[in-house]
Amino acid sequence: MREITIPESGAKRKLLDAAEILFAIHGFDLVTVRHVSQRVEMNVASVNYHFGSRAGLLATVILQYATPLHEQRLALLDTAERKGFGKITSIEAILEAYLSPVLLRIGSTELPEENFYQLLGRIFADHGKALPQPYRDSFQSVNERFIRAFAKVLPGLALEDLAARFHFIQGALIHLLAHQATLLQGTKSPQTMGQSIERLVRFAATGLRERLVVEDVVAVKDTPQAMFNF
Amino acid sequence: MREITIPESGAKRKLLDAAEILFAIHGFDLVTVRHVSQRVEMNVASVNYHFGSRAGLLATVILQYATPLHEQRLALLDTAERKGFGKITSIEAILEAYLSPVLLRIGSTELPEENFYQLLGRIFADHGKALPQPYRDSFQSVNERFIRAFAKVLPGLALEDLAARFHFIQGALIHLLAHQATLLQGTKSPQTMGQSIERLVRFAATGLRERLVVEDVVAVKDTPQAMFNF
DNA sequence: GTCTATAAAGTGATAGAC
DNA sequence: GTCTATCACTTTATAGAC
Repeated sequence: MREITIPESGAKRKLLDAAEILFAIHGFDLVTVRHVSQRVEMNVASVNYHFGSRAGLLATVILQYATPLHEQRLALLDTAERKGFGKITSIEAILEAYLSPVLLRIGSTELPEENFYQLLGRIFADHGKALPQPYRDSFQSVNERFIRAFAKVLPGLALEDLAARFHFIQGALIHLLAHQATLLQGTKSPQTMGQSIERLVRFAATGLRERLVVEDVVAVKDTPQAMFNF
Repeated sequence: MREITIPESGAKRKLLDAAEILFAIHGFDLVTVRHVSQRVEMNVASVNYHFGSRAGLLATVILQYATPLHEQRLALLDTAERKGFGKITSIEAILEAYLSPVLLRIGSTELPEENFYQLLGRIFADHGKALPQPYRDSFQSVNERFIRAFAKVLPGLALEDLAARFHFIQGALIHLLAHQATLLQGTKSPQTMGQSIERLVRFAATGLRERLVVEDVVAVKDTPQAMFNF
Protein backbone atom coordinates (compact mmCIF):
# COMPACT_ATOMS: atom_id res chain seq x y z
CA MET A 1 0.00 0.00 0.00
CA ARG A 2 1.35 3.35 -1.07
CA GLU A 3 2.14 5.77 1.70
CA ILE A 4 0.65 9.21 1.37
CA THR A 5 2.72 12.09 2.65
CA ILE A 6 1.35 15.58 3.04
CA PRO A 7 3.32 18.36 1.31
CA GLU A 8 4.11 21.50 3.28
CA SER A 9 4.23 23.83 0.32
CA GLY A 10 4.48 23.96 -3.45
CA ALA A 11 2.11 22.99 -6.18
CA LYS A 12 0.72 19.93 -4.42
CA ARG A 13 -0.07 22.03 -1.37
CA LYS A 14 -1.85 24.63 -3.47
CA LEU A 15 -4.02 21.98 -5.09
CA LEU A 16 -4.77 20.37 -1.73
CA ASP A 17 -5.83 23.68 -0.23
CA ALA A 18 -8.24 24.22 -3.11
CA ALA A 19 -9.55 20.65 -2.97
CA GLU A 20 -10.16 20.75 0.79
CA ILE A 21 -12.43 23.76 0.75
CA LEU A 22 -14.28 22.64 -2.37
CA PHE A 23 -14.88 19.15 -0.96
CA ALA A 24 -16.02 20.73 2.31
CA ILE A 25 -18.55 22.99 0.62
CA HIS A 26 -19.85 20.86 -2.24
CA GLY A 27 -19.22 17.29 -1.12
CA PHE A 28 -16.97 14.62 -2.55
CA ASP A 29 -19.12 13.78 -5.56
CA LEU A 30 -19.61 17.18 -7.16
CA VAL A 31 -16.08 18.59 -7.15
CA THR A 32 -14.18 18.09 -10.42
CA VAL A 33 -10.45 18.31 -11.12
CA ARG A 34 -11.24 21.40 -13.15
CA HIS A 35 -12.88 23.16 -10.21
CA VAL A 36 -9.82 22.39 -8.11
CA SER A 37 -7.16 23.42 -10.59
CA GLN A 38 -9.00 26.53 -11.75
CA ARG A 39 -9.47 27.75 -8.17
CA VAL A 40 -5.71 28.19 -7.83
CA GLU A 41 -5.21 29.08 -11.49
CA MET A 42 -3.33 25.95 -12.45
CA ASN A 43 -3.78 23.86 -15.54
CA VAL A 44 -6.24 20.98 -15.71
CA ALA A 45 -3.50 18.36 -15.95
CA SER A 46 -1.90 19.37 -12.65
CA VAL A 47 -4.17 17.26 -10.46
CA ASN A 48 -3.49 14.14 -12.47
CA TYR A 49 0.23 14.87 -12.55
CA HIS A 50 0.58 15.40 -8.81
CA PHE A 51 -1.99 12.95 -7.46
CA GLY A 52 -2.33 10.39 -10.23
CA SER A 53 -6.06 10.77 -10.45
CA ARG A 54 -9.07 12.48 -8.94
CA ALA A 55 -9.41 9.54 -6.55
CA GLY A 56 -5.78 10.00 -5.47
CA LEU A 57 -6.45 13.62 -4.62
CA LEU A 58 -9.54 12.73 -2.63
CA ALA A 59 -7.73 9.98 -0.73
CA THR A 60 -4.92 12.37 0.13
CA VAL A 61 -7.34 14.95 1.49
CA ILE A 62 -9.21 12.39 3.57
CA LEU A 63 -6.08 10.83 5.03
CA GLN A 64 -4.55 14.20 5.80
CA TYR A 65 -7.42 14.82 8.21
CA ALA A 66 -8.41 11.35 9.35
CA THR A 67 -4.98 9.98 10.22
CA PRO A 68 -3.86 12.60 12.77
CA LEU A 69 -7.36 12.68 14.26
CA HIS A 70 -7.28 8.92 14.78
CA GLU A 71 -3.84 9.17 16.37
CA GLN A 72 -4.91 11.96 18.68
CA ARG A 73 -8.02 10.07 19.74
CA LEU A 74 -6.05 6.94 20.57
CA ALA A 75 -3.34 8.92 22.36
CA LEU A 76 -5.90 10.66 24.57
CA LEU A 77 -7.60 7.34 25.23
CA ASP A 78 -4.30 5.81 26.34
CA THR A 79 -3.71 8.74 28.67
CA ALA A 80 -7.21 8.50 30.11
CA GLU A 81 -6.82 4.77 30.73
CA ARG A 82 -3.44 5.18 32.41
CA LYS A 83 -4.90 7.68 34.83
CA GLY A 84 -6.91 4.77 36.13
CA PHE A 85 -10.47 3.63 36.02
CA GLY A 86 -13.13 3.41 38.64
CA LYS A 87 -13.42 7.13 39.02
CA ILE A 88 -16.81 8.66 38.31
CA THR A 89 -15.33 10.77 35.55
CA SER A 90 -13.87 7.95 33.46
CA ILE A 91 -16.80 7.83 31.03
CA GLU A 92 -16.43 11.52 30.38
CA ALA A 93 -12.69 11.08 29.89
CA ILE A 94 -13.20 8.46 27.19
CA LEU A 95 -15.85 10.58 25.51
CA GLU A 96 -13.53 13.55 25.50
CA ALA A 97 -10.74 11.45 24.05
CA TYR A 98 -13.06 10.64 21.17
CA LEU A 99 -14.81 13.97 20.73
CA SER A 100 -12.43 16.74 21.70
CA PRO A 101 -9.70 16.15 19.07
CA VAL A 102 -11.95 17.69 16.41
CA LEU A 103 -11.46 21.00 18.22
CA LEU A 104 -7.71 20.94 17.60
CA ARG A 105 -8.29 21.23 13.86
CA ILE A 106 -5.29 19.00 13.28
CA GLY A 107 -4.37 18.24 9.70
CA SER A 108 -5.72 21.58 8.64
CA THR A 109 -3.53 24.18 7.01
CA GLU A 110 -5.53 26.94 5.40
CA LEU A 111 -9.12 25.85 5.97
CA PRO A 112 -11.49 28.28 7.76
CA GLU A 113 -12.97 26.81 10.93
CA GLU A 114 -16.44 26.41 9.42
CA ASN A 115 -15.18 24.47 6.42
CA PHE A 116 -12.86 22.35 8.54
CA TYR A 117 -15.79 20.99 10.53
CA GLN A 118 -17.85 20.50 7.39
CA LEU A 119 -15.07 18.49 5.77
CA LEU A 120 -14.53 16.37 8.86
CA GLY A 121 -18.26 15.67 8.96
CA ARG A 122 -18.22 14.48 5.37
CA ILE A 123 -15.15 12.31 5.94
CA PHE A 124 -16.68 10.46 8.88
CA ALA A 125 -20.20 10.34 7.48
CA ASP A 126 -19.15 7.65 5.06
CA HIS A 127 -16.39 6.00 7.12
CA GLY A 128 -13.71 6.61 4.53
CA LYS A 129 -15.79 4.95 1.84
CA ALA A 130 -13.66 6.68 -0.80
CA LEU A 131 -10.49 5.06 0.55
CA PRO A 132 -8.86 1.73 -0.35
CA GLN A 133 -9.73 -1.08 2.05
CA PRO A 134 -6.57 -1.02 4.24
CA TYR A 135 -7.24 2.58 5.14
CA ARG A 136 -10.89 1.93 5.82
CA ASP A 137 -9.88 -0.67 8.38
CA SER A 138 -8.22 2.04 10.46
CA PHE A 139 -11.59 3.78 10.84
CA GLN A 140 -13.06 0.56 12.13
CA SER A 141 -10.22 -0.27 14.53
CA VAL A 142 -10.55 3.10 16.27
CA ASN A 143 -14.23 2.39 16.85
CA GLU A 144 -13.48 -1.03 18.26
CA ARG A 145 -10.81 0.37 20.56
CA PHE A 146 -13.23 2.91 22.01
CA ILE A 147 -16.09 0.49 22.45
CA ARG A 148 -13.81 -1.85 24.40
CA ALA A 149 -12.65 1.05 26.56
CA PHE A 150 -16.26 1.92 27.38
CA ALA A 151 -16.97 -1.73 28.13
CA LYS A 152 -14.38 -1.70 30.92
CA VAL A 153 -16.01 1.20 32.73
CA LEU A 154 -19.56 0.02 31.99
CA PRO A 155 -19.29 -3.67 32.92
CA GLY A 156 -23.02 -4.11 33.36
CA LEU A 157 -23.81 -3.26 29.76
CA ALA A 158 -23.89 -5.81 26.93
CA LEU A 159 -21.35 -5.15 24.22
CA GLU A 160 -24.13 -5.00 21.64
CA ASP A 161 -25.85 -2.20 23.50
CA LEU A 162 -22.58 -0.36 23.93
CA ALA A 163 -21.78 -0.61 20.23
CA ALA A 164 -25.23 0.74 19.38
CA ARG A 165 -24.84 3.67 21.78
CA PHE A 166 -21.38 4.46 20.47
CA HIS A 167 -22.85 4.50 16.99
CA PHE A 168 -25.47 7.01 18.18
CA ILE A 169 -22.74 9.27 19.58
CA GLN A 170 -20.79 9.02 16.36
CA GLY A 171 -23.88 10.04 14.39
CA ALA A 172 -24.51 12.99 16.69
CA LEU A 173 -20.93 14.18 16.21
CA ILE A 174 -21.07 13.86 12.43
CA HIS A 175 -24.37 15.73 12.25
CA LEU A 176 -22.96 18.43 14.47
CA LEU A 177 -19.82 18.80 12.34
CA ALA A 178 -21.83 18.87 9.12
CA HIS A 179 -24.38 21.44 10.24
CA GLN A 180 -22.78 23.58 12.94
CA ALA A 181 -22.18 26.31 10.36
CA THR A 182 -25.78 26.49 9.14
CA LEU A 183 -27.03 26.14 12.69
CA LEU A 184 -25.40 29.44 13.51
CA GLN A 185 -26.84 31.50 10.66
CA GLY A 186 -28.53 34.57 12.08
CA THR A 187 -27.25 34.06 15.59
CA LYS A 188 -25.51 37.00 17.13
CA SER A 189 -23.80 35.06 19.90
CA PRO A 190 -22.77 31.92 18.06
CA GLN A 191 -22.22 28.73 19.96
CA THR A 192 -18.64 27.63 19.57
CA MET A 193 -17.89 24.07 18.55
CA GLY A 194 -16.24 23.67 21.95
CA GLN A 195 -19.54 24.40 23.68
CA SER A 196 -21.37 21.99 21.43
CA ILE A 197 -18.85 19.23 22.10
CA GLU A 198 -19.14 19.88 25.83
CA ARG A 199 -22.91 19.52 25.55
CA LEU A 200 -22.50 16.29 23.63
CA VAL A 201 -20.14 14.88 26.24
CA ARG A 202 -22.68 15.47 28.99
CA PHE A 203 -25.62 14.21 26.97
CA ALA A 204 -23.76 11.09 25.85
CA ALA A 205 -22.26 10.30 29.25
CA THR A 206 -25.71 10.29 30.82
CA GLY A 207 -27.14 8.19 28.03
CA LEU A 208 -24.30 5.67 28.30
CA ARG A 209 -24.91 5.23 32.02
CA GLU A 210 -28.51 4.20 31.44
CA ARG A 211 -28.75 0.66 32.71
CA LEU A 212 -30.47 -1.26 29.97
CA VAL A 213 -32.91 -4.00 30.89
CA VAL A 214 -35.06 -4.67 27.88
CA GLU A 215 -36.91 -7.87 27.24
CA ASP A 216 -37.43 -7.35 23.55
CA VAL A 217 -33.82 -6.51 22.73
CA VAL A 218 -32.24 -9.90 22.20
CA ALA A 219 -28.57 -10.37 22.85
CA VAL A 220 -26.52 -11.29 19.78
CA LYS A 221 -23.73 -13.73 20.46
CA ASP A 222 -22.66 -15.11 17.10
CA THR A 223 -20.25 -12.84 15.23
CA PRO A 224 -18.68 -10.36 17.63
CA GLN A 225 -16.64 -8.71 14.90
CA ALA A 226 -19.76 -7.62 13.07
CA MET A 227 -20.51 -5.25 15.90
CA PHE A 228 -17.56 -3.09 15.00
CA ASN A 229 -18.28 -2.84 11.31
CA PHE A 230 -18.75 0.89 11.29
CA MET B 1 -45.57 26.50 -5.53
CA ARG B 2 -46.39 23.50 -7.66
CA GLU B 3 -47.99 20.59 -5.88
CA ILE B 4 -46.32 17.25 -6.33
CA THR B 5 -48.61 14.25 -6.46
CA ILE B 6 -47.33 10.71 -6.29
CA PRO B 7 -48.49 8.41 -9.10
CA GLU B 8 -49.80 4.98 -8.19
CA SER B 9 -48.81 3.28 -11.39
CA GLY B 10 -47.74 3.91 -14.97
CA ALA B 11 -44.61 5.32 -16.47
CA LYS B 12 -44.03 7.90 -13.76
CA ARG B 13 -44.27 5.21 -11.12
CA LYS B 14 -41.78 3.02 -12.96
CA LEU B 15 -39.28 5.85 -13.17
CA LEU B 16 -39.78 6.73 -9.51
CA ASP B 17 -39.19 3.15 -8.44
CA ALA B 18 -35.91 3.12 -10.35
CA ALA B 19 -34.87 6.52 -9.06
CA GLU B 20 -35.57 5.64 -5.42
CA ILE B 21 -33.33 2.63 -5.27
CA LEU B 22 -30.56 4.28 -7.27
CA PHE B 23 -30.61 7.39 -5.07
CA ALA B 24 -30.61 5.15 -2.00
CA ILE B 25 -27.57 3.18 -3.12
CA HIS B 26 -25.44 5.81 -4.87
CA GLY B 27 -26.55 9.09 -3.33
CA PHE B 28 -28.28 12.07 -4.89
CA ASP B 29 -25.26 13.43 -6.74
CA LEU B 30 -24.12 10.42 -8.73
CA VAL B 31 -27.37 9.16 -10.25
CA THR B 32 -28.03 10.37 -13.79
CA VAL B 33 -31.26 10.44 -15.75
CA ARG B 34 -29.74 7.79 -17.99
CA HIS B 35 -29.14 5.43 -15.07
CA VAL B 36 -32.74 5.85 -14.02
CA SER B 37 -34.37 5.43 -17.41
CA GLN B 38 -32.15 2.55 -18.47
CA ARG B 39 -32.87 0.64 -15.27
CA VAL B 40 -36.51 0.26 -16.31
CA GLU B 41 -35.69 0.14 -20.03
CA MET B 42 -37.26 3.45 -20.90
CA ASN B 43 -35.87 6.11 -23.18
CA VAL B 44 -33.60 8.88 -21.93
CA ALA B 45 -36.18 11.58 -22.60
CA SER B 46 -38.77 9.99 -20.30
CA VAL B 47 -37.45 11.55 -17.10
CA ASN B 48 -37.51 15.03 -18.56
CA TYR B 49 -40.94 14.47 -20.06
CA HIS B 50 -42.55 13.22 -16.86
CA PHE B 51 -40.69 15.25 -14.26
CA GLY B 52 -39.52 18.30 -16.17
CA SER B 53 -35.92 17.85 -15.16
CA ARG B 54 -33.58 15.75 -13.08
CA ALA B 55 -34.17 18.12 -10.17
CA GLY B 56 -37.92 17.59 -10.52
CA LEU B 57 -37.47 13.84 -10.24
CA LEU B 58 -35.28 14.20 -7.17
CA ALA B 59 -37.73 16.58 -5.49
CA THR B 60 -40.59 14.17 -6.16
CA VAL B 61 -38.68 11.28 -4.59
CA ILE B 62 -37.74 13.31 -1.52
CA LEU B 63 -41.24 14.66 -0.96
CA GLN B 64 -42.83 11.26 -1.48
CA TYR B 65 -40.96 10.06 1.61
CA ALA B 66 -40.55 13.19 3.70
CA THR B 67 -44.11 14.48 3.58
CA PRO B 68 -45.95 11.44 5.00
CA LEU B 69 -43.19 10.96 7.56
CA HIS B 70 -43.57 14.53 8.75
CA GLU B 71 -47.33 14.10 8.97
CA GLN B 72 -47.04 10.86 10.89
CA ARG B 73 -44.57 12.40 13.33
CA LEU B 74 -46.82 15.36 14.02
CA ALA B 75 -49.90 13.16 14.32
CA LEU B 76 -48.22 10.93 16.90
CA LEU B 77 -46.97 13.98 18.76
CA ASP B 78 -50.50 15.40 18.93
CA THR B 79 -51.77 12.09 20.27
CA ALA B 80 -49.00 11.92 22.85
CA GLU B 81 -49.69 15.45 24.01
CA ARG B 82 -53.45 14.85 24.29
CA LYS B 83 -52.82 11.88 26.55
CA GLY B 84 -51.49 14.41 28.98
CA PHE B 85 -48.12 15.37 30.36
CA GLY B 86 -46.62 14.97 33.78
CA LYS B 87 -46.30 11.24 33.46
CA ILE B 88 -42.82 9.78 33.69
CA THR B 89 -43.18 8.34 30.20
CA SER B 90 -43.91 11.58 28.36
CA ILE B 91 -40.35 12.05 27.17
CA GLU B 92 -40.34 8.58 25.72
CA ALA B 93 -43.69 9.23 24.06
CA ILE B 94 -42.37 12.31 22.28
CA LEU B 95 -39.23 10.48 21.24
CA GLU B 96 -41.29 7.65 19.84
CA ALA B 97 -43.47 10.09 17.95
CA TYR B 98 -40.32 11.37 16.28
CA LEU B 99 -38.40 8.14 15.81
CA SER B 100 -40.88 5.31 15.34
CA PRO B 101 -42.55 6.52 12.09
CA VAL B 102 -39.46 5.46 10.13
CA LEU B 103 -40.43 1.88 10.96
CA LEU B 104 -43.72 2.20 9.10
CA ARG B 105 -41.88 2.63 5.80
CA ILE B 106 -44.56 5.04 4.67
CA GLY B 107 -44.20 6.53 1.24
CA SER B 108 -42.43 3.43 0.05
CA THR B 109 -43.83 1.29 -2.70
CA GLU B 110 -41.29 -1.16 -4.02
CA LEU B 111 -38.15 -0.35 -2.05
CA PRO B 112 -36.48 -3.17 -0.08
CA GLU B 113 -36.23 -2.44 3.64
CA GLU B 114 -32.48 -1.85 3.54
CA ASN B 115 -32.70 0.70 0.74
CA PHE B 116 -35.69 2.42 2.30
CA TYR B 117 -33.68 3.24 5.42
CA GLN B 118 -30.68 4.30 3.35
CA LEU B 119 -32.80 6.69 1.31
CA LEU B 120 -34.45 8.15 4.38
CA GLY B 121 -31.02 8.69 5.90
CA ARG B 122 -29.86 10.57 2.83
CA ILE B 123 -33.02 12.69 2.72
CA PHE B 124 -32.66 13.85 6.32
CA ALA B 125 -28.90 14.13 6.28
CA ASP B 126 -29.14 17.28 4.22
CA HIS B 127 -32.50 18.59 5.48
CA GLY B 128 -34.08 18.62 2.06
CA LYS B 129 -31.24 20.71 0.65
CA ALA B 130 -32.27 19.61 -2.86
CA LEU B 131 -35.77 21.04 -2.39
CA PRO B 132 -37.12 24.55 -3.13
CA GLN B 133 -37.23 26.79 -0.07
CA PRO B 134 -40.95 26.42 0.82
CA TYR B 135 -40.51 22.68 1.18
CA ARG B 136 -37.34 23.06 3.20
CA ASP B 137 -39.27 25.12 5.71
CA SER B 138 -41.45 22.12 6.50
CA PHE B 139 -38.37 20.21 7.68
CA GLN B 140 -37.56 23.06 10.01
CA SER B 141 -41.07 23.49 11.37
CA VAL B 142 -41.24 19.84 12.42
CA ASN B 143 -38.02 20.28 14.36
CA GLU B 144 -39.34 23.38 16.08
CA ARG B 145 -42.58 21.64 16.97
CA PHE B 146 -40.74 18.77 18.65
CA ILE B 147 -38.30 20.96 20.52
CA ARG B 148 -41.20 22.95 21.97
CA ALA B 149 -42.92 19.72 22.97
CA PHE B 150 -39.81 18.58 24.81
CA ALA B 151 -39.54 21.98 26.46
CA LYS B 152 -42.93 21.50 28.10
CA VAL B 153 -41.92 18.23 29.78
CA LEU B 154 -38.39 19.41 30.56
CA PRO B 155 -39.09 22.86 32.03
CA GLY B 156 -35.77 23.07 33.84
CA LEU B 157 -33.75 22.93 30.66
CA ALA B 158 -32.80 25.98 28.59
CA LEU B 159 -34.21 25.96 25.08
CA GLU B 160 -30.67 26.23 23.68
CA ASP B 161 -29.62 23.04 25.42
CA LEU B 162 -32.76 21.28 24.31
CA ALA B 163 -32.23 22.28 20.70
CA ALA B 164 -28.67 20.98 20.86
CA ARG B 165 -29.75 17.66 22.33
CA PHE B 166 -32.52 17.26 19.77
CA HIS B 167 -29.92 17.86 17.08
CA PHE B 168 -27.80 15.07 18.59
CA ILE B 169 -30.75 12.68 18.47
CA GLN B 170 -31.47 13.63 14.90
CA GLY B 171 -27.86 12.92 13.97
CA ALA B 172 -27.96 9.55 15.70
CA LEU B 173 -31.10 8.59 13.78
CA ILE B 174 -29.66 9.67 10.43
CA HIS B 175 -26.44 7.76 11.04
CA LEU B 176 -28.44 4.70 12.04
CA LEU B 177 -30.61 4.89 8.93
CA ALA B 178 -27.61 5.38 6.66
CA HIS B 179 -25.53 2.56 8.07
CA GLN B 180 -27.88 -0.01 9.57
CA ALA B 181 -27.44 -2.15 6.45
CA THR B 182 -23.64 -2.23 6.56
CA LEU B 183 -23.72 -2.62 10.32
CA LEU B 184 -25.39 -5.96 9.87
CA GLN B 185 -22.97 -7.47 7.38
CA GLY B 186 -21.77 -10.80 8.71
CA THR B 187 -24.22 -10.95 11.56
CA LYS B 188 -26.31 -14.07 11.75
CA SER B 189 -28.96 -12.66 14.06
CA PRO B 190 -29.40 -9.20 12.61
CA GLN B 191 -30.69 -6.41 14.79
CA THR B 192 -33.91 -5.12 13.40
CA MET B 193 -34.40 -1.43 12.91
CA GLY B 194 -37.14 -1.65 15.52
CA GLN B 195 -34.64 -2.83 18.11
CA SER B 196 -32.21 -0.08 17.18
CA ILE B 197 -34.92 2.57 17.45
CA GLU B 198 -35.92 1.19 20.84
CA ARG B 199 -32.30 1.46 21.97
CA LEU B 200 -32.14 5.02 20.71
CA VAL B 201 -35.32 5.98 22.56
CA ARG B 202 -33.87 4.76 25.83
CA PHE B 203 -30.46 6.29 25.26
CA ALA B 204 -31.92 9.63 24.20
CA ALA B 205 -34.53 9.78 26.96
CA THR B 206 -31.86 9.36 29.59
CA GLY B 207 -29.62 11.93 27.95
CA LEU B 208 -32.46 14.43 27.70
CA ARG B 209 -33.20 14.10 31.41
CA GLU B 210 -29.67 15.12 32.36
CA ARG B 211 -30.03 18.34 34.30
CA LEU B 212 -27.52 20.69 32.74
CA VAL B 213 -25.65 23.09 34.97
CA VAL B 214 -22.61 24.26 33.05
CA GLU B 215 -20.77 27.45 33.79
CA ASP B 216 -18.96 27.64 30.46
CA VAL B 217 -22.05 27.16 28.30
CA VAL B 218 -23.45 30.64 27.97
CA ALA B 219 -27.15 31.09 27.32
CA VAL B 220 -28.02 32.66 23.99
CA LYS B 221 -30.95 35.04 24.13
CA ASP B 222 -30.83 37.08 20.94
CA THR B 223 -32.35 35.30 17.95
CA PRO B 224 -34.56 32.46 19.09
CA GLN B 225 -35.46 31.43 15.56
CA ALA B 226 -31.84 30.63 14.78
CA MET B 227 -32.05 27.72 17.18
CA PHE B 228 -34.43 25.87 14.91
CA ASN B 229 -32.47 26.32 11.72
CA PHE B 230 -31.88 22.64 11.14
C1' DG C 1 7.05 20.48 -13.89
C1' DT C 2 3.86 23.19 -16.64
C1' DC C 3 0.78 23.62 -20.14
C1' DT C 4 -2.22 23.00 -24.44
C1' DA C 5 -4.75 20.10 -27.12
C1' DT C 6 -7.35 16.38 -27.53
C1' DA C 7 -9.30 11.89 -26.88
C1' DA C 8 -13.23 9.17 -25.38
C1' DA C 9 -17.00 9.04 -22.78
C1' DG C 10 -20.74 11.01 -20.20
C1' DT C 11 -24.11 14.87 -18.94
C1' DG C 12 -29.04 17.25 -19.00
C1' DA C 13 -32.15 18.75 -22.08
C1' DT C 14 -34.79 19.17 -26.43
C1' DA C 15 -36.51 18.93 -31.31
C1' DG C 16 -39.18 16.39 -34.03
C1' DA C 17 -40.73 11.85 -36.03
C1' DC C 18 -44.09 8.43 -34.92
C1' DG D 1 -46.74 9.44 -24.62
C1' DT D 2 -42.75 7.23 -26.63
C1' DC D 3 -38.59 7.26 -28.78
C1' DT D 4 -34.34 8.49 -31.60
C1' DA D 5 -31.11 11.63 -32.71
C1' DT D 6 -28.71 15.25 -31.48
C1' DC D 7 -27.06 19.65 -29.28
C1' DA D 8 -24.02 21.93 -26.36
C1' DC D 9 -21.36 21.06 -22.75
C1' DT D 10 -18.57 18.73 -19.08
C1' DT D 11 -16.01 14.88 -17.38
C1' DT D 12 -11.30 12.28 -16.40
C1' DA D 13 -7.23 11.30 -18.29
C1' DT D 14 -3.28 11.51 -21.43
C1' DA D 15 0.00 12.64 -25.28
C1' DG D 16 3.32 15.56 -26.40
C1' DA D 17 5.29 20.42 -26.90
C1' DC D 18 8.01 23.51 -24.14
